[in-house]
Amino acid sequence: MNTLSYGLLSLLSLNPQSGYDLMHRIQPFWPAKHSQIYPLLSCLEKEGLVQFETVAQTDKPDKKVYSVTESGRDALRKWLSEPTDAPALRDALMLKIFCISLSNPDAARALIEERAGYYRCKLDIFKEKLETIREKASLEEEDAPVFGSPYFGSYVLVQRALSSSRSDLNWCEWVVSLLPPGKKPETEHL
Amino acid sequence: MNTLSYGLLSLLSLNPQSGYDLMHRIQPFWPAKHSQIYPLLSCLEKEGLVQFETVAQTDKPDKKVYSVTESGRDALRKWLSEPTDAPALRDALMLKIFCISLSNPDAARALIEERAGYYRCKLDIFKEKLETIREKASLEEEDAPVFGSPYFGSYVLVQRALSSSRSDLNWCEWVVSLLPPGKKPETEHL
DNA sequence: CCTGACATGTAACTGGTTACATGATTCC
DNA sequence: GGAATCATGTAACCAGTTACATGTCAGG
Repeated sequence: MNTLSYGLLSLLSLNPQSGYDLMHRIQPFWPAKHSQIYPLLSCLEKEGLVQFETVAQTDKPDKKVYSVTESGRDALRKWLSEPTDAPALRDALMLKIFCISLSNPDAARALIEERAGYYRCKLDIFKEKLETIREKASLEEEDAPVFGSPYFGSYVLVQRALSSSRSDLNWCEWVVSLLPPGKKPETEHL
Repeated sequence: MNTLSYGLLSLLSLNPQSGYDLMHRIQPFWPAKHSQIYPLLSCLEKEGLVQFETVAQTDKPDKKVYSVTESGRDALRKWLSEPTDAPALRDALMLKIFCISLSNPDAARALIEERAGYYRCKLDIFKEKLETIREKASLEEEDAPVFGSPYFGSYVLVQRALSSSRSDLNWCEWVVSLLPPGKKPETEHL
């Protein structure tokens, strides 16, 4: 049992879903391709931690909907009580910044702006997700779901994603502000 | 040539150093063990991107000090101009939070507090690193090194590490504040 | 008819971790 | 003499990516 297996089990504890769904939902917290997920689900099924049901769909191809078993929930409870590994972040941009002085201000700006765009995009996605959760949990402005609510986990996770993206975007903008002014950008002509 | 190879090259462009040094310096941005780094350095040396010199030390064992070649610097310049992969974060705590409702408030608090401690520790480490850089670059309070200074990269990287740790720690404290009050902590008896 | 999203799988390969292996030097 | 840090390396294994492979269904 590796971390990804527990992650799949954890997501399934929220609601039964397909491998395809799991792949999309686990991505922001633990990147994984379908080629890794499908075999793990088969394995979890053999171990009796999950079970599945083939569901026919009329508008889309059929799917296998997985759900956790009682034995799976026991495994999760045990996992929750064990010490958590430190997070692992791998970011090529940080490595590029070590040798940024081999570059010039314009190339450096392009490098950071590319990433800033990525964080702006993430911000928009997570803002939408927050709205979806607020609606589902029928929350008033500024309210948070209480511990025990099925939305508590998703809510605190999306809030984290939002504050991380904001913090990272601010950093990008700060770095760009430190760069010496170079060639004027196209927008100046408008 | 994979990202880690470029990362090693990038660090070596700052100053010549040993595989052992590289391992420690690359960790915060790209986790890697010595068993992955040493073979890659041999490989980079065969490709002519780095060269090494065996340096005898009296107080410690001998070491191999690597440095980038002109060909290595060319490879770095080319790498800088290529699009950067999105960062990959893998965090088991986020996965645990999905099924936090299988737990109880006290266990949840312990889970988050463990991580909060981790971020507090990181914060202290990066604060010290910032001071070290400030001294080396002989910077006044609040000043930043200019683009082109050999300290520019390290400075913006440590500032990022600091703001990320602060943001993550704030999130942990916010989550704990949402948890219902459970058994009183030991400190209440003082 | 073709593209794109939905859906599931396997095989080959690369990246990364754990374990094995060795040895110098310092400090207790 | 033993533990801790410094220093380098290899081998076996596990995790993760890329490529191969197939098929359904909707919309242009």
